[in-house]
Amino acid sequence: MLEIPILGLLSEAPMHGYELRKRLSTLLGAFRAFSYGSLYPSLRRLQEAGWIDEEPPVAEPAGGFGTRSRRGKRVYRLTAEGKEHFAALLAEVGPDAYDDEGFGTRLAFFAQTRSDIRLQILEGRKQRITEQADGLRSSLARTRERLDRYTLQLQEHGLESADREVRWLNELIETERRGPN
Amino acid sequence: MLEIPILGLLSEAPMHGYELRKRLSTLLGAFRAFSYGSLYPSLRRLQEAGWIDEEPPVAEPAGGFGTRSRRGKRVYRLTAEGKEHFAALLAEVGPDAYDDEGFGTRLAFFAQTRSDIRLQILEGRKQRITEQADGLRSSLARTRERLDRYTLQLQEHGLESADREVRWLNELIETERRGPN
DNA sequence: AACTGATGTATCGTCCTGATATATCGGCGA
DNA sequence: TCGCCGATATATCAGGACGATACATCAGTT
Repeated sequence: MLEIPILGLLSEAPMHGYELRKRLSTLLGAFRAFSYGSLYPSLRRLQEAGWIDEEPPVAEPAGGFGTRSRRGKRVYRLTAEGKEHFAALLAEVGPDAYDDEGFGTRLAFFAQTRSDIRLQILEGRKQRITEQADGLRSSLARTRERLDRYTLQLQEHGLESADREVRWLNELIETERRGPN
Repeated sequence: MLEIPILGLLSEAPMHGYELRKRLSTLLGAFRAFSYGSLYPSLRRLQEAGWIDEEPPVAEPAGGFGTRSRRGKRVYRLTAEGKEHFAALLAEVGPDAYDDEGFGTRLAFFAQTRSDIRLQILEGRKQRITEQADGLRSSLARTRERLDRYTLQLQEHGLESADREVRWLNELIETERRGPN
């Protein structure tokens, strides 16, 4: 779900759906694509759960100037419960924090995450990708000569990418260990 | 859909669902994950479309020895129409051949694809990733100093990955141009 | 005054994911 | 010989995501 990214962005400032989407696209870019077809239902679910609510429209009385709250624009903000819930989400680690999407969204809000949790997530992700790389490596060693040129290229590129990510994670982990500020 | 990978694997040999999934997992590994919940419905759709059909169960008459077709095992094979349809699929290029999933599945069957089509797909993919990288690069140039350490790392890693893929594609394109055999 | 492109909310059909249920096979130890 | 277990094998369901599309309004241009 879009739980973490939505709550995270709203924790910085109230915002409406369209803006939320723009920010999420640039924030997560490569890691996550999503559409209005998932954004608006998510907003409604989060609202039903009580984690976000809508800012009342500015009512725009006669002659009101300067108030640019366009009719139909729904501005969402984090509730107190939402704030708590978001903090709790950032403090828990599970297997879903290690897959592409979960890891990307968590990393995007690492600045608000406790250092020990950051470390756990990085280690878990590293283990996940390492396993993936080793699986590819051994499968490649077994079947290399049976593969055509293109399949081979595909697998080798995948393997190199995985290895590169492990190295990258190692750097992040080391930095984290050095200065858990 | 799983149209291309299923037809592609069945074009090599008849197979049942479980085996199909195993092969697909190792073949596409990083590029594509999928579950039985998508595999079996896909098989049924392809069967309804007439692209594949089921090998009749071996009937196992009295005393039959050696026939190890276990009851309940459904072996699928490509029909003549399916063979044609698969060839047609490999001969057409569209925007969906440039995204992660579409590109991965097509690359896996490049050995059976015409050289000019291969080149078109590689060029299209390259353009797609180049745009993505440039977008990231300019967004990064604009917002670099406003990003926290982790978001910055995330974006830079994404950018490097994209740049690396472009270089990889360039190699594939050059090889293809040199010897379109 | 009309056009155009960005802003903004919303829904629909089609499909996928993750979990779960069910059953059979082959091998192993008791 | 029997039962157990992990791998093999098919199938379905609830929840939800994606891509397309529809429909407005706003801001700037011509």
